[in-house]
Amino acid sequence: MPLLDSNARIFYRSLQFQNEIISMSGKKQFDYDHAIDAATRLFWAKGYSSTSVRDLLKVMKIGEGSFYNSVKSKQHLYLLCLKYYQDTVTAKRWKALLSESSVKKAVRRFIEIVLEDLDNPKVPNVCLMAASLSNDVLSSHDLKKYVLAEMQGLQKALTLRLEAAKSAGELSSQFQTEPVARVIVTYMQGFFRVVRVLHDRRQMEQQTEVLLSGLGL
Amino acid sequence: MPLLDSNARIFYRSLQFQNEIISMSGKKQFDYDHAIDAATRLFWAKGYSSTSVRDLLKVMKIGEGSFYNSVKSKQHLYLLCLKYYQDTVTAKRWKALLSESSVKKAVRRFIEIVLEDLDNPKVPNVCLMAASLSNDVLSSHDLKKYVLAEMQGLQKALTLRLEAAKSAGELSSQFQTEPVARVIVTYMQGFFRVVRVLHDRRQMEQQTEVLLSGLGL
DNA sequence: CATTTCTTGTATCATACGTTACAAGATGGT
DNA sequence: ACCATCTTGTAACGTATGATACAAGAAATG
Repeated sequence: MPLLDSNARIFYRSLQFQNEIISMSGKKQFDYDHAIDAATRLFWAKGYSSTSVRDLLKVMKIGEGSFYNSVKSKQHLYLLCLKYYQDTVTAKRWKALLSESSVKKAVRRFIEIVLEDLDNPKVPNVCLMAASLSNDVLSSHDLKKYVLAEMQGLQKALTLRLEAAKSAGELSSQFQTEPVARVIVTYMQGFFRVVRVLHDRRQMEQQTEVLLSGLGL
Repeated sequence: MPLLDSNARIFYRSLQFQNEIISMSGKKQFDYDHAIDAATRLFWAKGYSSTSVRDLLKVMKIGEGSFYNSVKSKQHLYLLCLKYYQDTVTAKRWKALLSESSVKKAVRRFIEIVLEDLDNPKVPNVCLMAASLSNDVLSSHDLKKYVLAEMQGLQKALTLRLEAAKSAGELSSQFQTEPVARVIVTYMQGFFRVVRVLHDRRQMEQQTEVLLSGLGL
């Protein structure tokens, strides 16, 4: 069974290629792009189980008819939102992590971007992905599978980035790339949780610096 | 407003002094100790919002009458359970952290105890407190206040322990006790999340060792 | 313009939730 | 033995949830 069925695939494709409007046989379509964006923001702000379908419909500006015709279920919508979130928010973070010249700078830039969202009033919560590591989301097999895959994807990408830096001589030859990558990913998960109750950017920056320099970064 | 009202205080007191049975005017009482213990386990296994009052009543072996007479609400019960959890499960971890002769050993013993619960089939989830850093719990002001206080309590205790070790010469004079304590607490939050989806004790041990030695512990 | 095909809003479903009302019963004081 | 007091189980409440049924209607095709 594919992650997205054909209807939802079309639904999501319209997000990726905003100008390519797919007009099926003979009907009108609501504003997909706006709908998914609004849904993502709401999930992001309130969490999965605390967000009701009716609230979602309101911000998406569609009725249950359209919703259950295209998206099929709340769970499915969440999957689409996670993917959308990955393509917009997370992508920026990854880019910073992978493209800078120095790993040390890259990792710090990564953290910086995350912390910038902390001050941004437009961003309701720190990380949708991190919030997905909860009972309500993980109890769905499909969602758990996706979340786990994405987390491991980040860990692997980070490992490769560290490996490259090690080969380039930027890091010592004893540097343990994979465990360090795992530590950072795990730490980030805690980071997103703690920052929600602490709300102190300076303190988070300081402790993160202690962690990174301790790890040899 | 106190954290526990008089009725609930009596309720909880019976947990602490199991032999002191408080007989009010003229009535029977259900098995408080068993009730709270069972409720804690259920919350622990399923999370706050995913656990219904009816499920709780079933394992507590009481009816809604008794429940709303003594505990008042689901939220209140959760508070009692967090406290019970603190006095039983978390207390053991703290003890290991604070009582050992060497800090380095103490911290490792702390992690070890957490990981032992990972293999224990009787323990349903890794940490009730960590699971409480979620939208559903934090959206209640009272619960958030309690959870935050407990987290900061651990952080402070750990800082003091590190400070003592520093004074004793076990740690270098440049050792940054407070940031390191914060890093560990934050990391542990991520730890409890990640371990739930990874289920790999060896890997968690390895990456934790990398973190601790990196921090100079 | 008729027909087909798909969308969309309304109304509704069945269920689950946290909580309350209350009568029946148990208990100790007097 | 009686009364006052508190407990306990049953039944129900009101609301919210995710999902569905279906008629009315829009769009393209022939």
